Amino acid sequence: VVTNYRRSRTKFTDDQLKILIDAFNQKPYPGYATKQRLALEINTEEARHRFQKKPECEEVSESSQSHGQGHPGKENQREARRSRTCYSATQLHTLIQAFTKDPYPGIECREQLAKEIGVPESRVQTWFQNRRSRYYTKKQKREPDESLEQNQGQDIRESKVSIEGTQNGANLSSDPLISLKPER
DNA sequence: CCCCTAACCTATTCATAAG
DNA sequence: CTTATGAATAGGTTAGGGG
Repeated sequence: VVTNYRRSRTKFTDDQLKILIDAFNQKPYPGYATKQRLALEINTEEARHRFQKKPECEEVSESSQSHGQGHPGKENQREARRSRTCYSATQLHTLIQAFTKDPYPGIECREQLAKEIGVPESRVQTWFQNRRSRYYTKKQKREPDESLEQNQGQDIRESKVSIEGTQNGANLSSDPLISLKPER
């Protein structure tokens, strides 16, 4: 059951660890650009030691990366984050459909979805996290009382429906179906 | 069998494109 | 401006794999 739900555990080499720790010490909150650079640095390092086991890296492609840092006054600003990903209606449809089947997709499923809609797997993971925290897990509103909670808060974690049932190619030309409002 | 810690998770907050 | 939602952070839990 489940089988390979997680990505296999990474074993960092001493050199990689050194690079990371060193980077952390001088910048505990690296921005997107720095993280990308570190990923490359670590990977080449790895490739140098081991032949090549995982050509798979991060998606360095992505759109451009032009950080126009131009704040003369503030010298110590937070580094830029990854630019916001904009999903098309089609991509969202695919994601939402997968979500209704399984809100907790394993690495295998996420990887496939990523490939299918053409974004890095990490974006798929983030999407699911956001989706769960906003439309799945019961959200506590600011009101102290008054908002009644109906049952529903349990057994959310073991929906183990077999994925992979999707017959791809369906591609129905229908509405995006972005329903499921949280009511408020 | 146990320990370390990567991989995950939720909850909250920050940020930004769309309206 | 407000809304919707992607990205980052804090902090806790789960489980892979080496000793």
